[in-house]
Amino acid sequence: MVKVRQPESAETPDTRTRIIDASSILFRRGGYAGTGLKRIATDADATFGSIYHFFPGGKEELAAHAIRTSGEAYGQLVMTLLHAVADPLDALQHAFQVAAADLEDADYADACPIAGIALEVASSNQTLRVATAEVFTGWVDASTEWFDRWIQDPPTARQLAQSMIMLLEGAFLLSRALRDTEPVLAAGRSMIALTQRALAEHGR
Amino acid sequence: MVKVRQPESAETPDTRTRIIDASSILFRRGGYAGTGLKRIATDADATFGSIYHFFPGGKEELAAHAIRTSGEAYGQLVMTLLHAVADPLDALQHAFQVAAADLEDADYADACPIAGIALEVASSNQTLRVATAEVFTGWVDASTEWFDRWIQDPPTARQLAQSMIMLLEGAFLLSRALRDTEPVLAAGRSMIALTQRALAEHGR
DNA sequence: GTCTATAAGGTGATAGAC
DNA sequence: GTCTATCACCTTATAGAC
Repeated sequence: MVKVRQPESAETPDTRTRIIDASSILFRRGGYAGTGLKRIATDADATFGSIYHFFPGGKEELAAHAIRTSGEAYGQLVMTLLHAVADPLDALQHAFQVAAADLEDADYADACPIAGIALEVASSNQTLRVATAEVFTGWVDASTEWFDRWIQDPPTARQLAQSMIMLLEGAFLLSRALRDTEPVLAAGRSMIALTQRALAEHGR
Repeated sequence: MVKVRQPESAETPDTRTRIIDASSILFRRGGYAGTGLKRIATDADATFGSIYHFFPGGKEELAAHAIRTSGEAYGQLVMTLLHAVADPLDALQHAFQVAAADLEDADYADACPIAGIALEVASSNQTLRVATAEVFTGWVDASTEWFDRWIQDPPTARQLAQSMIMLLEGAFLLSRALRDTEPVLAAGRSMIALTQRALAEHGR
């Protein structure tokens, strides 16, 4: 990984970055309507006016940046997990097991950074809906590339990628509601079964 | 299906029922924090005071009833869809195709009645989190019974049931964000592949 | 059971001093 | 760029008349 520009100090990010980071966490936990700008300012160690200085479009513009930033970071995290293991079946098992362990460690608070807000804005805010759609599309595309390494048939690779994202999102939903890692682990087993079948039929 | 008690008139439900029905729709579309009690009263053709008359616990108590009522109704709808077709693979294809068509007809607004609120309250409201957890558990149990009809191995039947709910929820999330039925249809194909594999290994 | 008024506090947003 | 004061509005909740 190559970083072109590095912020002056890794210890203290600038105000704009702190605002985006704080709002990403708060939107993920409390949703869009449930998160106030005052709380964001407090958590980001910024003043209320700073938010409107950096994001003249107000709450909506800030949320769009938070969705894109946290969504991209989360996608890279998942892809890093998959690329960490050579065998595809082992990689999938590793990824879902790490997801389950992380979820439990975070006391079932932090899973997907944009799923909640995506459902919340899907029918009420076109700007933010498009932001979430672009993040999901990026995840599916990156995952499809990974499956393409093992699967010869492109439509099959794409369907596996979509199914992985959907199983993961559905599993996070159930695991968070039940406060139990079983759904995430079951999703991992199903994803492996699905991939085994595809490898047998369309493996390289 | 047997109905024990019928309300006096099917045309005009009582105030309490109208409040629950209206809030179910509004919570599904706007989330918990995003839906105001005044709007609920307006949509239910009820006065503001009626809400606190029937639900002294206020918004939280009302939301708990809305989650359980709409969750149970949606579960029965899905199970009715599955039981409508004799062959299990055909039944799954039918269920996912109907889900995709309904989603498009509703302009991608109405999918799962509790997914959004479940993510919203998972880490902030224990009472409502438990309500969503009980709904999900009911869905998984009912689906497991259905898979048990064709799968001899109980753990396999349960994992298929969990995966069906997770794929459906993940597909709704992606389809609503992208305003495209493709994810729901892809989820249906994956669910059929998963079931085919299980039937080959553990079929009755 | 229905309805209205009001309380007490939070919301997003803006203006303008420093 | 930072900070504070303020606006108009909306929120949940309660009290009490009818």
